[in-house]
Amino acid sequence: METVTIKLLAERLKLSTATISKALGDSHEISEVTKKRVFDLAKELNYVPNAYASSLRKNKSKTIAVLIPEVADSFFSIALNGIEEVAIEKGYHTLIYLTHEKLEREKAILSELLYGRVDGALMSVSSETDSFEHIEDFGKKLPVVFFDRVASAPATAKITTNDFECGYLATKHLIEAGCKRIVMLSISKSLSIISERSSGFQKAVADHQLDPATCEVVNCIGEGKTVHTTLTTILQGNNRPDGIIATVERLTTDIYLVCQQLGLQIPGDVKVVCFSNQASAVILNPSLTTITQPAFEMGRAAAKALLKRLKNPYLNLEEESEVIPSVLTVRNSTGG
Amino acid sequence: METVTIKLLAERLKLSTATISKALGDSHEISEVTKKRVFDLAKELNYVPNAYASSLRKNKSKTIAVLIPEVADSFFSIALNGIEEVAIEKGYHTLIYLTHEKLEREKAILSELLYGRVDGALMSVSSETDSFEHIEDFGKKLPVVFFDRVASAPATAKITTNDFECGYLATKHLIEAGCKRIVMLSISKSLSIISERSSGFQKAVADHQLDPATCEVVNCIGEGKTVHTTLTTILQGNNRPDGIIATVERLTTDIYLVCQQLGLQIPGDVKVVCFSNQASAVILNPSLTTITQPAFEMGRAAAKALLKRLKNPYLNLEEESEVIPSVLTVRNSTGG
DNA sequence: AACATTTACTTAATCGTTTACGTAAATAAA
DNA sequence: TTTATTTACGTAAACGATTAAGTAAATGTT
Repeated sequence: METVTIKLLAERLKLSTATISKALGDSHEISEVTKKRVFDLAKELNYVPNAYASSLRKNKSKTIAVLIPEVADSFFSIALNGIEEVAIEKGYHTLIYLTHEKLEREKAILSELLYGRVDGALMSVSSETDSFEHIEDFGKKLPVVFFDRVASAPATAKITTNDFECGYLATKHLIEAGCKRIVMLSISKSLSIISERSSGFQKAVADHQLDPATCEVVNCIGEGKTVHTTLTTILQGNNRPDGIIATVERLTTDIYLVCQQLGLQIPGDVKVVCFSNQASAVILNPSLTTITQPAFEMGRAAAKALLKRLKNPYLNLEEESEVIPSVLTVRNSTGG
Repeated sequence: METVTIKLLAERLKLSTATISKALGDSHEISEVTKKRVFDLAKELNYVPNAYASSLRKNKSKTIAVLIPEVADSFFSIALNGIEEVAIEKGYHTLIYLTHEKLEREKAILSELLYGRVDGALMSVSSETDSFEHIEDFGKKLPVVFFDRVASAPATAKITTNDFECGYLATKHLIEAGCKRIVMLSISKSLSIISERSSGFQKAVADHQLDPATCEVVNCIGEGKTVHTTLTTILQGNNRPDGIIATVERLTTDIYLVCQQLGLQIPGDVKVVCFSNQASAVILNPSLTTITQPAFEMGRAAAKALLKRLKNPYLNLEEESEVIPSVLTVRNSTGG
C-alpha cells in the first residue's frame, strides 16, 4: 500500500507540492478550480497529512500533555474527560502521563516533553512535589496550566476549586452535627489543595472554640494496608475522633471498613465527610456526605485556557485562572 | 533560550551532525572518547531529541493510541493505568481518545491516526460498533490490539476475560440463591462482551430449567434518566425479576436507587450481581456481589502484546491473544 | 500604451534527525 | 612491503510538509 503524501498528489495532478499544500490549507493563492481538484483527489486517495512532518516544520504538534497523579480516582478521570472533550473539539491530541504521586516521574516526564512532542501541558502536581524548578523550566519553554493541585510557580493559569471554604464548610458541618474531636486526613505535607483545606479546617475549629489539640490534620500516606493500619490506630484510641474529613476519595473505602471492623457506627460514633466524586456515594451504607468537586468543568476550563494561549501567544495565562466552587452534599454519614 | 539541537552540539564539538547522532545512539562506529564528549555536552546543555524529526525520519513515533469508550468507569481507568505503566517502561507515549460509545468518533479517530502519529493502537470498541471496516483499514497499516471489547476483525491479539463463564457463573449463583426470574442488563446489541455474557446467561438458564421467557436480556442504553426510567419499568411490574445481573459498572447506582425508591429490599426482594471494579462494592448497602475483571492485567497484557509486535514486525499478533479470568466475589447483595 | 497590480502557480530552502555511502588513517594479514 | 580490513569519522540525501521568494500571465489603472 503506497503512502499517500502531498508529493503523490502533486504528481497525479501535475502540480507542485507547494500548490497542494496551499490548496489543502485553503490558501487564497490557489484558484477554486485547483482546490477542488486537490480536495477531490485527496479524499479519493484518503490522504491524511503526516503529523510529524507538519509538526516539525511548523514547530507545533497540536498535542497537549496531561500529567495527573493517578487515573483511578473519579476526580481525575472525570477531569480527563473534560480535557479530552475540549481537546478533540479544537483538533488537539491528548497525551496522558501518570505520575503515581512520584516527584521523580513528574520531573522525568516534563524534561522529556520539553522539545517537540507537545505544545503545552496541563497538570495536577504529585503529592510529593515540594519544589517547582522542573515545572518552571518547562514553563519557560512551553505553557503549562495547573488544575486542582497547583504549584506556586511558575505564574500561570490555575484552575482550582474553593478548597479553603470547603475545608471550612465541611468542618463547620461536622461541628454543627455535634462533633468535638475532628480529624482531617491528609495525603501530603506540600500539596496546595491540602494546605488550603486544612487552613479552612483550622479556621473553623478556631471559630467554633474547639480544642485544636484534639482536632488535627493527620497524614495518611501510602496505599492499601498502610492506610488501613493508620486509620485503625486513629480510630481505636480512647480519645478517638467523632468526626472525620477525608481529603481524597480513595480513603473512603478504608474509613468505612475500619469503622465496620472496630464496630463503630457511622454516623452514631463517627461522622464522615469525604472530598469525593464517586457516583456511589449515594448508595453507600450509610450514604456519604461529600464535597463534590466540579471535576469535569475544571478539566474543561484548564484545557480551554491552555488552548486559548496556544492560539494567542500573547495571552497572559495568569488572568485565565478560575475558581470553580465545589458542592457540599449532606447525606446520612453525618446525619442524626 | 536557544534550542539545543544536534547541529548545535556538532558545532560546539567540531563534529558532524552524523557523528553526534550516532554517538547518542551509542553506535559502534563512534569511539568511546567521542561518545563521552557528546554525552557530556548533551547532558550539560540539557539536550532533548526532537521527537518529530526523529519520528519523521524513522517513521516511528514511539507513541501508541488508546481508544476507550469512557474513562469514568473503573475498568477502563484501571486498564489505562496498566497500559500506561507498560508504555512508560518501554519508552512509549500514550495518546488517549474517548469514543463516548460513538461509532462515528471511533471512525474519525482511527482515520486521523492512520499516518504518522502513532505506531499502533489499543482499543476497546464502542457499544455502537457493529461494523469493522474502519478498524480493518487501520489494521492494514498499523497494528491494533483489542482488549475487553473486541471486534471480530481484523485478526489480531485479543485480550479478554472469560465473559461466557462469568455470565454463566453469575446466573448460576443467582439461581442457587433462589432466583427464578433473572434479568441481565445489557448496553448494546453488538458488543462482544455482552453477547458472550448473555450466552453464558442463557446457557445457565437452560441448564437449570428456568423459564427462558421470564429470564431475558434487557437493553439499558442511554445515560442518567433513561437508565433510571428503564429500571423502574422493569422493577415495578407484577412479575418483576428477583435477580439482576448488570453487565457494566455504571448501572449499579441506578439499580440500588430504584430499588430504594420502589421499596424493594436487596437481597430479600431482588438479588443483584454486577460486573464491576469499583473499590466501594464492599461498602455499599448491602455490599455488592461482583464479577471483577482483571482490568490492570488486561491493560498490561494488551500493551505488552502491541509493543512486542512493534519490536518484532514478524510477530503474529493473533498468537498473543490471552484470556485472563475474572473473579466472582460473593457479598450481601445476593445473600440471605 | 505603458506601467502597476493581482492571480496562480513553482522553486527551493527549511524544520531536526537518521542513515547510506564515502573516505582517510590506522591496523592487520599476506 | 603490499594489500585488505577495520576504525572513526564526514557528506549529503532523505523523511513529508510548509513557506519565503520568485515568475509568468492576466487584469487593472491612468
